[in-house]
Amino acid sequence: MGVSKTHIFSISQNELAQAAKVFAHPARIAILEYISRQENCICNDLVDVIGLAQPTISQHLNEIKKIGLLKGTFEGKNLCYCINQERWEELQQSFNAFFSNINQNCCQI
Amino acid sequence: MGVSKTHIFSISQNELAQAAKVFAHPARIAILEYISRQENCICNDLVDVIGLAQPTISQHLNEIKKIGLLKGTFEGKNLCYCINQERWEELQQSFNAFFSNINQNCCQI
DNA sequence: AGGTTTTATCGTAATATTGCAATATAAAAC
DNA sequence: GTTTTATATTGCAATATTACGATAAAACCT
Repeated sequence: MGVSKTHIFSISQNELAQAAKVFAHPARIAILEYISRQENCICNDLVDVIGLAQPTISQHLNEIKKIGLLKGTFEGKNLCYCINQERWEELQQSFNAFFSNINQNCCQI
Repeated sequence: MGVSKTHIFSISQNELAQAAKVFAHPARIAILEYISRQENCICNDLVDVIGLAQPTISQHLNEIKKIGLLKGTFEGKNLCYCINQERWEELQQSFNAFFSNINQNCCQI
């Protein structure tokens, strides 16, 4: 019935899926890539750069923020979003472990 | 209007997002983990192991298959799904590059 | 051929996601 | 204090995803 049955899966399976969901939209990939290229990220830039409406960008930023990937603070009048380094490396390790632990030779065809 | 504006993003951004989408459900994580543990994967096992209905499992397998992550063949009467090693490593590299290329120090707070 | 087992497809319901216009909020500038 | 600028929230429409019952298809076994 359209509801993800998250309760039947392990915590780590749900967490990895949750993180993957954030990367599962090109706008969020683009936003992360753009932020990483800037010294200071002003959100209004994103609207111009990405090409989506301001509320949509705000929504995407919120998704990224929800899994702890962004730190934000004010500097002058502009909100400055930054990538949370600790969290980023944590996720990098999770994905790397997932990719590395999969045995790719279940049956040789 | 609910349509992903994929055309305004780069091919690599869309491809990474597309791959992430496959990992964005705990059932598919669980399926991949289970397949990797088996010598031979019989789909009916998955229904018991994962705890979702057979059509749902079939649907999830199809999502995984669509990005080329599965090779399947028949052995006796049972379909044997295997992880496509080349594709797996390709995706591993894509994710690794994405994680590594992000500069995490856009502004120090 | 007829029955059994396994997987795929169809149809449909519930929920989630994506996107934006309109509006609200908050801080800076004047 | 009002205007400007930047971001967040609300409300809603379009589409996508998740899930499963019913059914079909394919292969095996008598």
